[in-house]
Amino acid sequence: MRSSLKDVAARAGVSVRTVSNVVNGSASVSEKTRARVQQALDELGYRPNLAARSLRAGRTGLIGLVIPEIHSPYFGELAGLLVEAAQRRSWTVIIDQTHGRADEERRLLKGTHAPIVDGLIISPWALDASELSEQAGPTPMVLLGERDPRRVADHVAVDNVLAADEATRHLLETGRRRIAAIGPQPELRNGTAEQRLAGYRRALHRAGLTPDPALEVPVPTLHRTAGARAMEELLDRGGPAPDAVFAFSDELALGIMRTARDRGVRVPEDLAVVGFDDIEDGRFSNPSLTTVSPDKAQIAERALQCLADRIYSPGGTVPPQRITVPHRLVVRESSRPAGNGSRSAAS
Amino acid sequence: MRSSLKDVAARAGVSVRTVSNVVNGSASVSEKTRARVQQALDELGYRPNLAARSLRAGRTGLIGLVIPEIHSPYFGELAGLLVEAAQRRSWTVIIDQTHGRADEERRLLKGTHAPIVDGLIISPWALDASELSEQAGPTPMVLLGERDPRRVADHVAVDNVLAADEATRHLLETGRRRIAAIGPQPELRNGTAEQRLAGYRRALHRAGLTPDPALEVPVPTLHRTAGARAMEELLDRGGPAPDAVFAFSDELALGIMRTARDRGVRVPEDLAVVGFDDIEDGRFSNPSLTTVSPDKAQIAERALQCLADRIYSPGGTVPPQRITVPHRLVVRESSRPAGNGSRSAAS
DNA sequence: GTGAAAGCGCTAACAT
DNA sequence: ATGTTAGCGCTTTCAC
Repeated sequence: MRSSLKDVAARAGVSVRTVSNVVNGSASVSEKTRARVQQALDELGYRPNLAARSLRAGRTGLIGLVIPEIHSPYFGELAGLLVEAAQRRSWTVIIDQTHGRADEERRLLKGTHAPIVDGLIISPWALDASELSEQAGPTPMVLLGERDPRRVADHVAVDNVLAADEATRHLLETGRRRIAAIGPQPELRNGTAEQRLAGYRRALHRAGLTPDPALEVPVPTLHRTAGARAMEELLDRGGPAPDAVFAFSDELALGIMRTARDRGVRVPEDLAVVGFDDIEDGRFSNPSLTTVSPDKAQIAERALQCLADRIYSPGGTVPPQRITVPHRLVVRESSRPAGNGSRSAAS
Repeated sequence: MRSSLKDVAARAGVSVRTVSNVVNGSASVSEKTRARVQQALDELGYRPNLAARSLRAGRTGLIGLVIPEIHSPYFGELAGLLVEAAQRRSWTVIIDQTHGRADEERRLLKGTHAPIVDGLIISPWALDASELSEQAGPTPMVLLGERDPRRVADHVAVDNVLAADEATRHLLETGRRRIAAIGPQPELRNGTAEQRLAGYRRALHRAGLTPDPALEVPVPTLHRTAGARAMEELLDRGGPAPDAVFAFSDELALGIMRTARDRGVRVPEDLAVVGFDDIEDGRFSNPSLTTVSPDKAQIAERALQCLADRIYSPGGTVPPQRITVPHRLVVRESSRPAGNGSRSAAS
């Protein structure tokens, strides 16, 4: 059995109050008693009971993170950064996966962990902002990658329209003209895909081109297989082939490159490819992948900052924050102008 | 403020005892009171306070998962599976990262979360079995991918020697003779790399070949960059080039293929490559990667089973379990015999 | 079938 | 500077 404050107090011949003070440094204790208590503490290997502490404090020190999938490269990386940012604030993270399903998102918001966490960070997929806010109780919440037009909660995201615009412009600048957009997700409610599509179209318009609906290929998920399949579809359709693709995620892009290879389409010579997320695989893929790189560390940091603000100022009436984090376009082999086959190592 | 049992009891005009019974179905309650209580429960949107429950029960319902990195493809996938297996048992998982550092492993075992979790699943990297058992307190613990010669705790792993043997034999069967092993980690204490090396050597011996120390290349980590660098080293050394590589992880293998490509070495024609872990990237890489595929779902399931056994039978004297989960060799493009350039989709 | 009350381990208000 | 104690919300023993 683990020893409690009472045990330590008995051993040191003092009251629990004093032991508590020593443990927390909350009041002044004479040097002599402190030493005696400390010794008892060590001898008994005292560890505070977190449940009791939480019960008293009304806080658990736990933060819920709700994402589609832990093992997705993008969310995995983000989760790792969030865990570390949380650690710096003495918080512990609980990760839940929704697999992009609306019912799971609902369940996780209301049910399973809602009562136990002090705050929630959620990357919504199937639910839109208004439903999110209905589902969530009074628990402070931060939305990731969600535009949230109604401003129901804090949210942290890159400027998806701008980023997609830049990616598309980059392809235009390397001389591409029939640029496909693979990644719209009509069934998705979180708005991200829409914004990327808007940015893509904006860039085309600016270049005097008219977006061709046949080049906008929707996908059911952002996984590699979905990208591979969408690319097959695009190639099988007949009509003039695209000379570039802007994929709404790196995973899609990797699937697209896989299909290109299977069909004898050379990347980047016949087809330039740009992705989104800057996952590690893209740095080592063949060819390496040009991509939009969001500042993930900053996403993690800012999200936790938002949560901290709300948790520590309970009655606060701070309006929902809308935070935009920086991104940059990382140009690699998959979009290099033909004939410029650089062999540099991954960057 | 969230409502408590007491609030509900007051509203329903019964005692807390009765409300508790309704919530937990723990004793028989008359149909009439049950209905009244249920109504009060709904009206107040009652949610049990987990901290209080834990304090009473002496359990938190939390399981700690200690892995090198969440965003590693292998551990990410495993973590996802563990989270789901835990969910099925009404447990919640807390994930911590060690980055493969000994001090972090120690800290996480003793310190931060040890007092709060009911059990610990750890994939040790820098600590060996005996130190692990010293560090951990009385908390039930399961080791992943660790041979644990001293049998200090339950552990779940594939048969690494056998798996490495099979991978090497596969390369021998496709006619390769100078097979390199990239992945030994002398600084690692968990034994995994050693076992894979042993299996590799055993296969060579069986084929009548003598392992060439120059073909065994140690690495500092199992990441892609480490693989890329090790391959560069191997090629720069001069001497006869290898015609195959057995990499101790898929990530290493992907890095190796990257270097091969940069150096104009064709895979699989000039160099066959086999990895370990069966991560998703390997299915979509170019060429797709032959690999040893551990049954990850079963690893997760069995690990939780071990924990459940110990947590629910506290005084139990069950000796530490040693569980071996199945694996299989998945042959893809990177090791196809030269001249058999199948273009089939990823499998 | 239901109520009263003790107690899990901790913190903090109140006392000395 | 330190002791005493109420009470956080819950489960459960004991009593009726």
